[in-house]
Amino acid sequence: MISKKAKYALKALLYLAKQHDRGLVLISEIAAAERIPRKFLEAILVDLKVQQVVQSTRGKNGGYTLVKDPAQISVGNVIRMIDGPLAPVHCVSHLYYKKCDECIDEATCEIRLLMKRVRDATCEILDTTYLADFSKVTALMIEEEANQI
Amino acid sequence: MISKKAKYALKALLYLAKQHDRGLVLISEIAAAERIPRKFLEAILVDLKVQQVVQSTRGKNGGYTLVKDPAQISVGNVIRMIDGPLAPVHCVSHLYYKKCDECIDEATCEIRLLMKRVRDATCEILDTTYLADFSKVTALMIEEEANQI
DNA sequence: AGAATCTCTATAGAAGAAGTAGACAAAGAA
DNA sequence: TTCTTTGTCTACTTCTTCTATAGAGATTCT
Repeated sequence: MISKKAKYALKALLYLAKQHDRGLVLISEIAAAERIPRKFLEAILVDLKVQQVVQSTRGKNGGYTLVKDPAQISVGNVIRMIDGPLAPVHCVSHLYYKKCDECIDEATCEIRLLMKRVRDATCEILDTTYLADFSKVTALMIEEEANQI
Repeated sequence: MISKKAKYALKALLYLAKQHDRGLVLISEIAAAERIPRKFLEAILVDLKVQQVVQSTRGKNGGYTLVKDPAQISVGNVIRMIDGPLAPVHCVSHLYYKKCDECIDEATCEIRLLMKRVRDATCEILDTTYLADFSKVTALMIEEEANQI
C-alpha cells in the first residue's frame, strides 16, 4: 500500500504538469483542485522541493512550478521520494538496500528471489510511466469535454 | 513493504511444509529454526489457524501441522492473511476493494489504472507461487549438501 | 499428579501516518 | 514605509499499526 501522502504528491505533481506552461501555481489552488488538506500539502511540497522536483517563489504572485519536464519525472521516483523503496522487502531494493534482520542467509533465502521478481515487475511499470504520460490522457479528456459543449 | 509478521508467517509455513510428512511440529522448534520470537510466532500461528491453513494439537506431543497440501497454499494468500491486500491502493484490490477517500472520480482516476497494472503484476507472481515450489528448491539444496559429505 | 504444549488476555513501547497551529520571512503593491 | 499575499519553519497532536512480551489457563500424555 502506498501512503496517502504519496498519492497526494502524485496528484499535486500531475496538477502542476497540466499547468506546466502557465507558470507559478498557488498551493491553495492545488489543494482545492485536488482536495488535499492544505497544510499537509505544504509539507509535501517542501519534500518535493528538497528532492528538486519542484521550485517555488514566495510573496505576492508566488507559487510552485515543476523544475523538470513532466516527461522526465517517473511515478516510481515520486513514490520513492515520499514512501521510500518500492520493493516488498529491503533486501531486494536497489536504491534502499538493507539486509533484512530476520534473514538468516540471504544467498539461499527462499523468499528473497520471489520478492525480487515482484520488485522488478513493479519497477518495470512505475519507472517507465512519467507524469507526461498521464497528461496526454487528461488532455484528451479535456478536449472531449470541450467538444461536447 | 510486507511486514515482519508476514515474513515470519511465510517462514513458519515453509518450515512446516518441509516437515509435512513428519507430523506435528513444536512452536519452539519452528521459532528456534527460523529465529522467530517465540511468543510472536504463537500469535501468528493462531492467525493462520483461524484462516484454516494450519491445525494444532495441545498437550504433550502436541504441535502444529499444515491443513492443506503445500502445493495449494499460495504465497499471495499467506501475505493477504497477515497484511491484507497486495494491491498498492484499496480501489484496485479484488478481495479488499474499498473506495479511496482521496479519489475524486474513480472512473477517470489517472493513478488507478496504473496501480491496477501493478496489482495485476504482483498477484500474477505471488498467487502462482506455492509453498511446495519452495520446498523443491530446498530439497535440492539439502541433497546437494548431503552429496558434499 | 506432573510435565509438556498450545491458548487466551492483557499490556507496552516505538514508530509512522495524517493532519493542525501559529509564528516567521520574503516579495510586491499602495 | 507599510500592508497584503504568499511560501517556510517549528512544534505538536492524535490515531493506528508494528513488534513484541508476560503470565495465567486449558489440554493431553505418561
